[in-house]
Amino acid sequence: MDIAKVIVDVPVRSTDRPFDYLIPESLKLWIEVGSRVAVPFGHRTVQGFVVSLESGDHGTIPGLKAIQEVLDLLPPLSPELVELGDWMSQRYACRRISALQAMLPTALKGKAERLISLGEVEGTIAPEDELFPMFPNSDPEELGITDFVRRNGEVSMKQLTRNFPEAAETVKFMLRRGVLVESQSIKDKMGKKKLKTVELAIDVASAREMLGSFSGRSARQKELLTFLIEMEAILPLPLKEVLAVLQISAGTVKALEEKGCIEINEVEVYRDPYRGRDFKPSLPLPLTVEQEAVYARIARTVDEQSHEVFLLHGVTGSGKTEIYLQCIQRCVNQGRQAVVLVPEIALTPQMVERFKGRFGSGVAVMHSRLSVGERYDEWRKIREGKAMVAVGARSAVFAPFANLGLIIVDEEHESSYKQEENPKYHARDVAVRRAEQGGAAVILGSATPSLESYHAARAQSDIHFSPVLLEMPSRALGNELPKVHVVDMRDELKEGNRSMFSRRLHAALLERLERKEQTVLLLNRRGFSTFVMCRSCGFVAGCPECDISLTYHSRSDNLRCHYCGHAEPAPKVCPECGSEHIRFFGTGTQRVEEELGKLFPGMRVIRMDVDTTTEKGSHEKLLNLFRDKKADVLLGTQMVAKGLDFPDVTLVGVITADSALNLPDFRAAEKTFQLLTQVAGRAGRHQLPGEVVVQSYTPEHYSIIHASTHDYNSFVREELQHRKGLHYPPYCRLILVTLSHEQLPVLLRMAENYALNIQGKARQLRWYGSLDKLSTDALDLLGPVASPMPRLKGRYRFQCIIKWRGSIDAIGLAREVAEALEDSVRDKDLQISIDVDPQMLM
DNA sequence: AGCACGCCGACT
DNA sequence: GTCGGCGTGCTC
Repeated sequence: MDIAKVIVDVPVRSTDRPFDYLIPESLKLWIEVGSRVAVPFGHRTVQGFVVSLESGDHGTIPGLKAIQEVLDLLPPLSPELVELGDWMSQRYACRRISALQAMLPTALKGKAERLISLGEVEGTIAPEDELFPMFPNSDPEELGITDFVRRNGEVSMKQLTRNFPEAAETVKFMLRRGVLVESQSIKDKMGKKKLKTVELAIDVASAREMLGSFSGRSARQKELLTFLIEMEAILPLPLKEVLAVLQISAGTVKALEEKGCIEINEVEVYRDPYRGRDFKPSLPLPLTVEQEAVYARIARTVDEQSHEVFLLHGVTGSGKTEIYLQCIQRCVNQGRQAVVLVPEIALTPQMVERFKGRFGSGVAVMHSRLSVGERYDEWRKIREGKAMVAVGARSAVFAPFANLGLIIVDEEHESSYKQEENPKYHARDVAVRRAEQGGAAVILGSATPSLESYHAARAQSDIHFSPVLLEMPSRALGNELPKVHVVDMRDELKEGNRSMFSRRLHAALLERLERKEQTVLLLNRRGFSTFVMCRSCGFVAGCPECDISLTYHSRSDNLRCHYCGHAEPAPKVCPECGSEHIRFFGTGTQRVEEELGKLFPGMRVIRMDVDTTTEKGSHEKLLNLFRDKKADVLLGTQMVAKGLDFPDVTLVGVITADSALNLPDFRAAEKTFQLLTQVAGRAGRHQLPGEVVVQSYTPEHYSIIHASTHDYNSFVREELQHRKGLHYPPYCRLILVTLSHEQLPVLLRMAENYALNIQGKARQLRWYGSLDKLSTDALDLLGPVASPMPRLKGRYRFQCIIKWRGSIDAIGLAREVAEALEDSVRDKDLQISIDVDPQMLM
């Protein structure tokens, strides 16, 4: 009998390995590497993925169970993707199942459902049954349970309890007698995102009454019920929050639910479908000499069907997208497919239109705002060979193409390619790996390549990969890059200008209004959010759970925590000292908008930020309004910096260029340079010449100086020097290890322990040594220190940073030590998270 | 993650 | 005694 090795959907360490199952004769033809199956596991049925097949003479292994069901007509994963998952689990220190699940649309995350059908035993069970004299008060026939089951064939446990709420005992009884039998099968959650909520199932009075009936041994349940009664006004509450607040387990809640005094519901968090429309067909544009050279070089590799990575460094407006399109065409003509990765915020309708226009319905779009069902449909279009090109964010790197020839990573430097949740993968690095595996070409495109990629190309270092550098230093339409003026805001203040607009920007705005040209205003709000402070006593409103300051939202007039979502009404007087001098500080887009209205009466402003783009399609709507010249100014956060192309924009203003510079992150300068360069590229892209005004409190900073002269090379030279001196990437790699626990003293001990263990082990292996020394293999440990977010959702957080280089297995070490620590202290409250090549150190 | 098994502490 | 909560360990 043949055997399948299956990774089961139980994301814990002890099950993070393949389990063996027999393949029943009837399923033999359906089961391949990559198949999604239902298997019996312990006392229940779980979903799993077949990762290898063995034709076994060892069919004699005792106790092997058989695969129960194959869940798809076509395997959702290819052997290549299974292998890629294996690589990911090592590279990113994640569970194998998490890596595999990350490759699939959420619709395919099936869970077991308990099904009830009629059993062998027939007939009515008389109340006086001698085996079970404690028969429930109702007759199953009378209730119509058997009829109901007979009519429906198989019914879910849920349906049954919904239709016969009183009959729980009866059903249990019938199951024991074999009148009914239970089975489990995997049901896809094709549905929408679901959120579990808790509320009272009975009125407050009877709930209070109920409290009295709790004995001392169910203290936790009592606690929960008391809490819910207190919170009665704002029920239902999200289950997760309740668990976190009370520090109780899901089991406690479940127990109370079974007692019937509370209710757990699932609420659908619905997202609207993306509408397909008609797209103007577009033909290949003639290439400039510069473009032609680049295209020819890439085309050669595509024609050879070999693996090679290109780093395409082209200034804003140099026509990178046209190169992409023509390379894709070349690839598709050979019958191979292509994937285009685009940062989430740049995945604009403009972008989609361009691809759909060229390749028509052969384009699948993987948009994060698609509903679960529609994302599933786009995904199926790819797997079933109905699409040749996939355009999408991060996860599109897993598009299930059979014969992938080309992967393009646009805006390669974008940090949004790094997934912040498990598995913490970087789509660019996964793309390179996948291409390597399948003999595909990769184009990493950017006007401001990441230092990692650029250094790898220049030094041909082997930290990640060694791309071929291709440069496009001039704009395709032959126009100049816009002139950038840097304004020192300290001088403005000195000369009595207390406004948030410098005189230069003010004048430039007026000029555009007169000439009926458009302006893009960027406010990099990060690290500069609107917090609340009392001017009398210095009180700052902070989140009770996360120890960070709360942000004021004027629309709802409340204060919110950006990390955990905690919200409270905005205070009218200081809660500490009662003073009325409580003020909202910082500059948000809302305030700039107000200010613009005051200074430029009649100016039409479109504000684009998280607050105005939450509704479906609002992003697109706002951009269309701007394009149709229904507004003079587009004001926004980072999202106005990427990929927009409006012919009448001749002015770009950056309100405060340096707010990102002050972040405690070694990439701060790089981020600032990138943002300034990107946003400057929005101006003067067509006939009209562009101008950029950058306001700054530190205009002497090299990232601002070099951005103002569009001088990437000088910036990189200087930045690389800094990085080298401080031993930061690209001169080494980082692993961020974050430990969290609800009790600070325990956490401190654990973190110290972790650090010591890493150092000890690394010394044994002769890896531990300062990066200063010349050795190729080196590992250093920073910390433990409190995380930049020292407390999150009621848990304290400490972190260690491992710096390393060479061919040593630092990732394996980080993981090994974490697991050993988790084992030695059997404290389930300890959580250790490992982030390999982190993008954010904060 | 579930789910069973088994220990232990409170209530009849 | 016995009921039921909560900790421990296992899942091909």
